[in-house]
Amino acid sequence: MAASEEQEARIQVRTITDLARLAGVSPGTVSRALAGKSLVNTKTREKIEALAREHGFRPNQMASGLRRQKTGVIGVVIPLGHDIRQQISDSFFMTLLGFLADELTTHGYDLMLRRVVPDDDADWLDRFIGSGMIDGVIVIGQSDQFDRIEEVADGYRSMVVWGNHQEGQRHCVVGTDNRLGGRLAAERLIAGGARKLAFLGDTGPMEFAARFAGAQDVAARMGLPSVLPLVTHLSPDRASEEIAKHLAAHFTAQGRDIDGIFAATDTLAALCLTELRAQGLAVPDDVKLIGFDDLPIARQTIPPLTTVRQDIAAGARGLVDLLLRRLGGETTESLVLPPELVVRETA
Amino acid sequence: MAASEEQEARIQVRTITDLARLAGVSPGTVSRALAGKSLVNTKTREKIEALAREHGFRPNQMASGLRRQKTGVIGVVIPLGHDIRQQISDSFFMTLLGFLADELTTHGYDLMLRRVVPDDDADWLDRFIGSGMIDGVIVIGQSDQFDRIEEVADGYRSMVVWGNHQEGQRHCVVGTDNRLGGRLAAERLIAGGARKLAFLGDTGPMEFAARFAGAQDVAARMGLPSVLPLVTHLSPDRASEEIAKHLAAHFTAQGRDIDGIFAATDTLAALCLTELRAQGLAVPDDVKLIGFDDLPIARQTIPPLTTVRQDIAAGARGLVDLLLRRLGGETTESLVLPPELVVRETA
DNA sequence: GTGAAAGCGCTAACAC
DNA sequence: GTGTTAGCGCTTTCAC
Repeated sequence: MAASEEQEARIQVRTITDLARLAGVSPGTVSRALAGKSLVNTKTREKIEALAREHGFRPNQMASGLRRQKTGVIGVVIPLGHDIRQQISDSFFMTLLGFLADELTTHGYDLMLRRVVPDDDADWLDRFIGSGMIDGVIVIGQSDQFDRIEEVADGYRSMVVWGNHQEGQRHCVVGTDNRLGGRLAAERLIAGGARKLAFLGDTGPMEFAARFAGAQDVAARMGLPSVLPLVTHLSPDRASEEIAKHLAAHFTAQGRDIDGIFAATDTLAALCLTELRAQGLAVPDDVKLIGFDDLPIARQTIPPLTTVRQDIAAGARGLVDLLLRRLGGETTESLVLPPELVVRETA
Repeated sequence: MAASEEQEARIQVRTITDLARLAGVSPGTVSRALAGKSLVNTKTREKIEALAREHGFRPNQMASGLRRQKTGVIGVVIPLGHDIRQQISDSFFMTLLGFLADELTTHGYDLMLRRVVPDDDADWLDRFIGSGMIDGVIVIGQSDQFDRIEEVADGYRSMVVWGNHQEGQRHCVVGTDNRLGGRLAAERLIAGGARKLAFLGDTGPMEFAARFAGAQDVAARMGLPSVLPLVTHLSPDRASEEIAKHLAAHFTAQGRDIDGIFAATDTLAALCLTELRAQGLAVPDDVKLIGFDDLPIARQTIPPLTTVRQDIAAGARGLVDLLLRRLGGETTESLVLPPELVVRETA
């Protein structure tokens, strides 16, 4: 008896069939018992559960997925536009990813992460969706792929995108009202006395373009000269250098043609702060500076950064909530989150 | 003819069988053609490929995985010990994750991400491995799960862990030589004139404990008093407060019992710098400070942070390389990476 | 309440 | 070179 128990314990029980044999029932019954579904005799169920525990049995998700035509996995894809490679180590996306992981887990889904370079692989989105590995997809950032995403959205419902909302777009998006954020930033700079505004960062990506446009709105409304774009890359290494050059060009012995800078992200703002200091410019006295995101770094710069806050946790919740609703067959509207001005000491 | 072509184009071709019908061949041939394997007539292959492209056909990975008993997916799991919840938004892990994603993609693998709370789910690792969804697993951080990982490693080869290396351990680990890093830090502080050292951070996690021990080694060797642990949590909110309290306790009107601080991470060091400034202490004149990791923030503090660099990209490469070798049946040793002292202006 | 049987979509022998 | 066949491990009718 003891010997036979020992022997049993050594049997590799990898499949539901193995377990069925041990329990003296059919595979179907084991499946039902483990799924906690339909009617199964309580004693049978308990016996099966005990056996499963004892042998550390876990049903194969692949097989289950294949049969049920759903995987319990949500794909999360980060498209990296041309020069944006580095952007991913960007704290904003990474923080969002962390919240997404938690949120998906909470709802019983796993997360499959993929970073893609659309330039090298035009098929990036269809390939992911068509893989059969995921029940739905969350795209983090539209990058320069707005059109591709629109096309895909026409034929595929189980997708939600983090990004900027555009009048009449067809894909479901969750994101901050960037244009409003841009307005808040410009208004604050101007309220502090700035008259010659600049926008620091790449104006290519839609989200940044909207922030820039928001600032432009305010400048126009107030009858100020238009906002000067100071274009940079996003990776810290290149950006620092580029910022230094821009500053050198606009703050000369002859005069200063900028007195308020709106940076596309806090990361850029922090770098800018460093360069301003290096060039002997005082913030906020000589120049006012305002960032975007409200990442942890915004509290730690000296002086601490005034910025426009995005609610990342709310964003993650929104993405998951909308996606799950879509999986359930609902049609969902996009979700635009309000930005919030966080006043610290740079503007 | 045109009509029939149109009709064909409209047929949903989801399975290899659909495609086979269209191409007028058997499913087996389609499978072979698409896999680019074995002998298939060139014309047949081209025809099939063309059809596949035209209809946007992509073979179902679940089915393929089930049949071939491999999924092409690597699991990446981040265990969150007791109070370490916040740590994940920690830039270090997130940066490592980014590099891992790139590295795995390069090798044709997908990445399934899971954050787990071992306290709530003792079974976290076995469950992931047993799910049948992944070919192997990378554990990011040992957290307080060293023993659990050791146990699992005895029965499962396809695992590599980021963390600290311990004499005689059984799981394959990749990580920086933390103890050596601690020594480098302490030596630098002492070379700068510090005699009363403190270690800032939680000494619980193994990696931090090793850093602390390294500093302790040097203090002992030099005949200095032992290094004072200033225990904090890792989440920025709580840490700031705790740091302020520690500083207030050790820098009083009566005197200063600390003149050199070694912070467990750059994040903590940056917060500490802020608090030191708030309490009117000059760095490095009154206190020397040194961090660990060399995250981007280390360059941006004022003054810029002296720190001990971990080569994160090399770490990611090592993790993937070792894991793939293990999948291939090799037995692999652990990989211990050398830390590097980066001298800036705080020590 | 449980068993038997038919697949989910794909791959890999094995024939021819 | 290509077709045929037998599953991978699971779920889910359909009987009983």
